Amino acid sequence: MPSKINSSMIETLIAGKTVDAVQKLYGQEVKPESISLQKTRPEFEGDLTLTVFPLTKISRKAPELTANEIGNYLAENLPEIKRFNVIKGFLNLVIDDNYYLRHFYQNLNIPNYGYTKEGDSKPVMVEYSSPNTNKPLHLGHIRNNLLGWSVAEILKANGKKVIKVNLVNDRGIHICKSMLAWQRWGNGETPESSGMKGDHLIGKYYVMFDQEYKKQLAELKTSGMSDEEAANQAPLMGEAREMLQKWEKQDAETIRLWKMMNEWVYKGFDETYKRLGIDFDKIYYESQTYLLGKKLVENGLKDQVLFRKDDDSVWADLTSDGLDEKLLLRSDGTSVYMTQDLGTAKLRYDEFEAEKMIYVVGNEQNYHFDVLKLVLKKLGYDWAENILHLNYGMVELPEGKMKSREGTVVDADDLMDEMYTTAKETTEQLGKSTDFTPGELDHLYHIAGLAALKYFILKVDPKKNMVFNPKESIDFNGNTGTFIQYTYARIQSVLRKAPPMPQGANNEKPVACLPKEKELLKLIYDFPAAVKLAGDTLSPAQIANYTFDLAKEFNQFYHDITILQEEDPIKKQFRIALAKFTGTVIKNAMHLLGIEVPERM
RNA sequence: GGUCCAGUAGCUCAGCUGGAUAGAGCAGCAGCCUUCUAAGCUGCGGGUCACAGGUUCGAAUCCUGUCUGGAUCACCA
Repeated sequence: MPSKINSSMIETLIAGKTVDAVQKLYGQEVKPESISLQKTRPEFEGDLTLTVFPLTKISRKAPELTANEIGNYLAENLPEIKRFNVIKGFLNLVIDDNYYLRHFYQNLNIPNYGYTKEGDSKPVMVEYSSPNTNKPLHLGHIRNNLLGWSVAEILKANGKKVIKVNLVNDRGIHICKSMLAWQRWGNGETPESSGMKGDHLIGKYYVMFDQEYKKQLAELKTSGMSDEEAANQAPLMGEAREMLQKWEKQDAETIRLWKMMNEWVYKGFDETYKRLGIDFDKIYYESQTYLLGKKLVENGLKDQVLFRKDDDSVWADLTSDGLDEKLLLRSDGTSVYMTQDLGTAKLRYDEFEAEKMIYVVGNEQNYHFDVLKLVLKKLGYDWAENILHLNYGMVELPEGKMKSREGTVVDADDLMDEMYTTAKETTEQLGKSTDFTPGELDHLYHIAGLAALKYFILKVDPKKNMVFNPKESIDFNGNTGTFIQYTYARIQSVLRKAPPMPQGANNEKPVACLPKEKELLKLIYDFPAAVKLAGDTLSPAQIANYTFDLAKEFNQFYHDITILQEEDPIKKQFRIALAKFTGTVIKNAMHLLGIEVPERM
């Protein structure tokens, strides 16, 4: 089925004229939005198809007749429509090649084609990544980072001012676990002394804590305790809780240890972000926002929108909204995840007054965001409406969820290493890049491997869970990032060999194009609409799928039709321009996915 | 148990604001490099769109129910 495009100019034009046609022919008012236009299926002649079934109620005539009447009206009143044919209730419209050609030459030399200039509306905030500082990044984080970064770029391309923010979860019981384990069993180990990346080193101690804690639980249970009793009384967990309290009381030694270990982690994260090609405009630290959150909670208590239980813990009652009671402060006074998120939201809103605050967070936290919005509203902040949880699906293994306990978590650094190696092996096998310098080769392996990885992740609808099979390496052929890169490199190769465009060549348009040429023209024409659709739906997958279609179409064109051997100079120049423009679109589209394109590969 | 999400080819995914005979890629098979990069192109095989009802001129798409899988309902984040 033909993919729907988000009303481009020509569609708006046709829909408008169709409204006129219905008015003239049948004397009734219809809304332009109700006009159903789609791309014509390839087996029929035409470019756009108007489905007239819904209009037959108004025309009170058979579908074919209605289609013909409207078709005649459009052909007479819209010079862009060259001819039409009718099959059942489908009105297939042939758009004049010149319409697309005009657009093509008008935009041919615009490097930012498809991007809208930044408007002066309020900014949009996009939060993504938001790692805990107790373990290294894994494949799930990669999806988060890529989605967040790409969505931000897509919004920019739609003319939005965007602020990319990261919220580092640098405090909480989870950090204390790593700290405790390091204190006990670390013997002063550092990234330098161990040769480990800081985030991996901390991760090691987090795992160690968990293992020891499990041992304690098992022992307590063999001595007759229930699960719950054991969990409450395991000494390690008690110590972790004590440490958290010390931390919140700003105990000097605890803070010192905390700072040191977090620094190790940040250094490790920075390396991974850099390699992934991800950046932020602003980084928030939970340790700096949770106090504001606590204050908000206290205010809520004063205003009696929150309540305190006998054990001193503080809660929000959300039962009237169909949810449960939600804990906001523990009985020992320390804060929880929700507490700091309240503070962070307030801080950000005060700082940017963003028209939208988009949180890129996994769908496992849907409930958290429902609660967050509700509590904020209870506290009297109407802007909570502007919070949008971009919830994406999990990355799963063929056998199910990744589990750190079973060691099935796919580490981000390892995966990027693998992609690099695969790119290297593939390139060497193909044996085409023999005249590259070592530096050029390194760069190629880097961007080719990353392209495969990024495209693999981003081509899937963010909302959906996706499957990654570690036993099969990510493909470089077919519907992949490297395929698209290859198409770009091919184009650049042609352009390097092409003669320079003569002066005034833009005025010499071909009279008519071949079908393959027209398909390319149409796809290029559609790019701005694809960017808009991706922006409206916050879905990089729209860009990925669009670009694949374009690359595939170009390769067919390239295969079937000669560019440089063409004897007619006008046709030859046109085809060179077509290749060039296709290259620009591929480059701009891939940029929105964070994928670099190579001049050669 | 409550709430939410998903189920499309052997595998990974498009298509889902209703439109024509449901599409790609991978994997399999068969072709195409003395011609602009074969990370490419062409062809073949492959489907009860989980199931059952309903709405409609028309349903993979909307509604209801069932089944299956997942998430969540923590003094974890």
